Amino acid sequence: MAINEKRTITKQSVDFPGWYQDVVRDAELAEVSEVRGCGIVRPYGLKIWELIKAELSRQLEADGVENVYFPIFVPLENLEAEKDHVEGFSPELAIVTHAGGEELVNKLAIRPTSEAAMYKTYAKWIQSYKDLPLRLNQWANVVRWEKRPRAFLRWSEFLWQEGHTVFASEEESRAEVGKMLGIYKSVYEFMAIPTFSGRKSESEKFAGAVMTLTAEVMARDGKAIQGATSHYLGTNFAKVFDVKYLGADGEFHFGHQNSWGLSWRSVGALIMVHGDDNGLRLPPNIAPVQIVIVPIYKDEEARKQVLEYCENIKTNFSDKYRIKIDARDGQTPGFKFNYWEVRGVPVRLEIGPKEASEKKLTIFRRDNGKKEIIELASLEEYLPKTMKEIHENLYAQAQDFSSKNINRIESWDEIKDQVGWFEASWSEDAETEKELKEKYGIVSRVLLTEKENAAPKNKKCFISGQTAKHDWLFAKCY
RNA sequence: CGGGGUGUGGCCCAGUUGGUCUAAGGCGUCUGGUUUGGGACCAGAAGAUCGAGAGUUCGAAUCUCUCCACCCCGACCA
Repeated sequence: MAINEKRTITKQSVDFPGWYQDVVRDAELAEVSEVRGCGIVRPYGLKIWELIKAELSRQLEADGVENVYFPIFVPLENLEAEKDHVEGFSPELAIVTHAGGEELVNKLAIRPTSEAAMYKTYAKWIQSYKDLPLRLNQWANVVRWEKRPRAFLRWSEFLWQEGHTVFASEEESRAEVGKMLGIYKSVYEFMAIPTFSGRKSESEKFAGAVMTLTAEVMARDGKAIQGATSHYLGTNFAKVFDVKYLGADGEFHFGHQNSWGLSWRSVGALIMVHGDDNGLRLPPNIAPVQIVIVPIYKDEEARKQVLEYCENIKTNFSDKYRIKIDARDGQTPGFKFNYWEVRGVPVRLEIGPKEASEKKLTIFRRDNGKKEIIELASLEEYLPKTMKEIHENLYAQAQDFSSKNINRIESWDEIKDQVGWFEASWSEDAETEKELKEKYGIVSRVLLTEKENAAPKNKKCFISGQTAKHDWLFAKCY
């Protein structure tokens, strides 16, 4: 490396995880902290999460879900109450053994998720069928001491929302599992990300759940990211925590429960779906800065003219867009162009004396790298149209990439050639999935909802040759 | 937990057959000046218990031992 060579982002094609880390750092989204596996999220990165959060919040509120907050600590005995649940989570628990200067008799777990924290209280709140449905959501941090952390996708501590609902009947409860997943899909669409949604296999479902629905996302290296999940818990937890109600029939019944969550892993998915070799590419909906104006001038006179022109534009559009003027002195336009491109700002306006005196603008689009010059007067019309186009273009690119990287395979021998995802007819036998994972590091990702009631294309399982049940999607994952 | 690697100013790092190392360079920062249409340049300045501890030695960033931390690959991952 030459002494003066500028630092560049690793190319995706060379080292995708390396590229990802470079983008996270160079776009100032986050950095590693001094605590193993925990990240420091910087203002720009957190703002993206907050914009995702705002959209989801809006939808949950519109749907009548109320927010609640429970403690970060969960009595360990509560967590241990549900057998599958504790088996799933105990390896990654952080446990508080000392507090207030003494050893605790009753150890406290830091919540890895809040089923065990909330449902004992739910049992108190629910007495009658009139108390149902109970639909609450919590925005919180949770801790899971994963062996292999990764920025945003798998940090030991992360922010998310977890919804916890109770219904009188299985029917209502199951209906909501799908409904919440639909909301998650729409939040991903808000980020211009297509998702593949449906049911998880028995071994991949949530620990303690009867059934898990997932929205899977394909990263640009062909791996899968679990974007959000929605679980039908049945009466598994209700029986443990005694969540029961007196029905109109005068009998006691256990409540049917769901839980559903989306975390800032979605920010990681966003980076991995839209990012390119120059850094981040953000869809306008969740771009902290949607429009950046770079003023260009040589002398003091031009500076004054150009800045005034820029300020006017900003004033006229700041009620509709998150807009920023990069008026830093001592930074060349070229530097600023690159600076904001790494950060994925969808639209850049370049304004110099030429534009200012001719009442024009040079517009650069981050999604396709194209520049054009337009009249100032047409900006009002141009912006909404362009923002929409950028969103649609990013979505279409992601859609196109995803569909090109899903192959149909019929036999075990074809697996070794797969780089992205593949679809195959599967027996759903746990042993075969284990074999697949051990040999190739590939797992079942999702049984698409539309395939749930369809006969498999091949009657025989691609692994075991036994009777296949459905056509599943398989992939390596983050 | 297995394999690999790295710890040196805020960041990236050179130096590791012991001795002009009184620790080099780049980025960034600060001062002044010239610049500004795709990552500007010149001059000057500040900033370092060389991960920690012990040891060997006349002398340790460099050698020995112990420990610690982090990163990457894998196993794990609702």
